[in-house]
Amino acid sequence: MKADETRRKIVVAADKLFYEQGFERASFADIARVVEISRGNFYYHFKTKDAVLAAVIEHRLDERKAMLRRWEQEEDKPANRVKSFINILISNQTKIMAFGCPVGTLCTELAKLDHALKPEAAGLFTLFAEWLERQFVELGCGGQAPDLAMHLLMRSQGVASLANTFQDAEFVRREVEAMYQWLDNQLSPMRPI
Amino acid sequence: MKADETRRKIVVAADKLFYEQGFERASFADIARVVEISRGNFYYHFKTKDAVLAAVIEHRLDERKAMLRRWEQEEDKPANRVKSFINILISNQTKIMAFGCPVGTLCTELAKLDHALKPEAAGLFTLFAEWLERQFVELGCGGQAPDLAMHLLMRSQGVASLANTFQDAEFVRREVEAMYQWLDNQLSPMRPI
DNA sequence: GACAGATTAGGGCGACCGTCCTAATAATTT
DNA sequence: AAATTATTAGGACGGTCGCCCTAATCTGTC
Repeated sequence: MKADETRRKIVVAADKLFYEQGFERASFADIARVVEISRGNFYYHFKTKDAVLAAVIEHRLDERKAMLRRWEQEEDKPANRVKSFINILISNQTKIMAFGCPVGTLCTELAKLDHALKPEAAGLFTLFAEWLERQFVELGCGGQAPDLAMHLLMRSQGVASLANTFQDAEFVRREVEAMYQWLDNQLSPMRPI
Repeated sequence: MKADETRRKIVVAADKLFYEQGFERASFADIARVVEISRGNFYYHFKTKDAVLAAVIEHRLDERKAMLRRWEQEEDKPANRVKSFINILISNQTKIMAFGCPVGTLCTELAKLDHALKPEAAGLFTLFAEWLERQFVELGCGGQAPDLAMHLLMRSQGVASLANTFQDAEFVRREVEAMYQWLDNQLSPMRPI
């Protein structure tokens, strides 16, 4: 099954190009050039560009799920797991400054294109939102957990957006620090006396 | 000077289309159709698409400056002026849910296109950042004013991004409330005793 | 080594893109 | 009324797009 390997290469290349140039701008020709196959061959693996996009979204979902699983294994305490999430802004800082958040920018683009796969892309956000919610539940935030999860997601989106616009590393550092602080504040009022 | 009027119509139409469909997707043909002129005539007013973009950015700058001036006239207290800013998320909710933040999504798109006019688009953010900074200075936040301004800008971006993705009006309402709360918290510690 | 299926290469399709040119018309000036 | 300028219409250009087709080549089986 050589096809599986080629297909995988296509998805990986498309993932990168969709991120760096946007879905619409990245063309079949671009992807084929990276994978070093002919445009004709491309059609054997994917009939339409939307099919490539669907595969890319699924691939991203798999990667993110694996990442969340890793965080759960590496960190026992839910608070530290949440910090792992916040820390993406630091560890992926260079890419975020250059191309923004991979999830957010894709959702924004698909919204403007009024694309049929927008809900699938939004699923990437939902994945993080539900995972964060679970951590906050474990932290004893109860009914507030969904709101707290969305709030944190919102902040990471905002930081990514402005980091991309202003290329300001100091701003990112400051906001990450503020998010850690916020996290602590959410937990301390919960402690008995 | 009929040309001035036509040129203005083109800019207004392009502004709307760039916002709703994105800069790259919106074509000369699209704009010409809205303005009801021929594609050929278009070239008389703008030689290149980038020239249209530059005019649109300038137009947006003018509009925003006028809006900030209006807020300054309508609201005496700087705190209320900041609230006017926060309140855009409510007053423009429908459009934001459909197309995101006009400033943020343009900056994101131009970043991915590696477009020469990205700094000009970022100037729209800078306009708000400096205006907010001035309000915070007036509120006595001193050296913290720039950071507070960027923080607020960040939050409005994050809320716009997730509002666009999830179409959740309740989330927007909640986050706007939290921003009002945050604003109060920034000011109260400043009060003597 | 002949055969069958899997995979690839290459090019052609119509449509649209931004750009550019020229001829016709409208408006203004003389 | 003529001349000049400002504005418009319409189409042609080379290029790229997503998509589709067919012929060649590779791979493994009998």
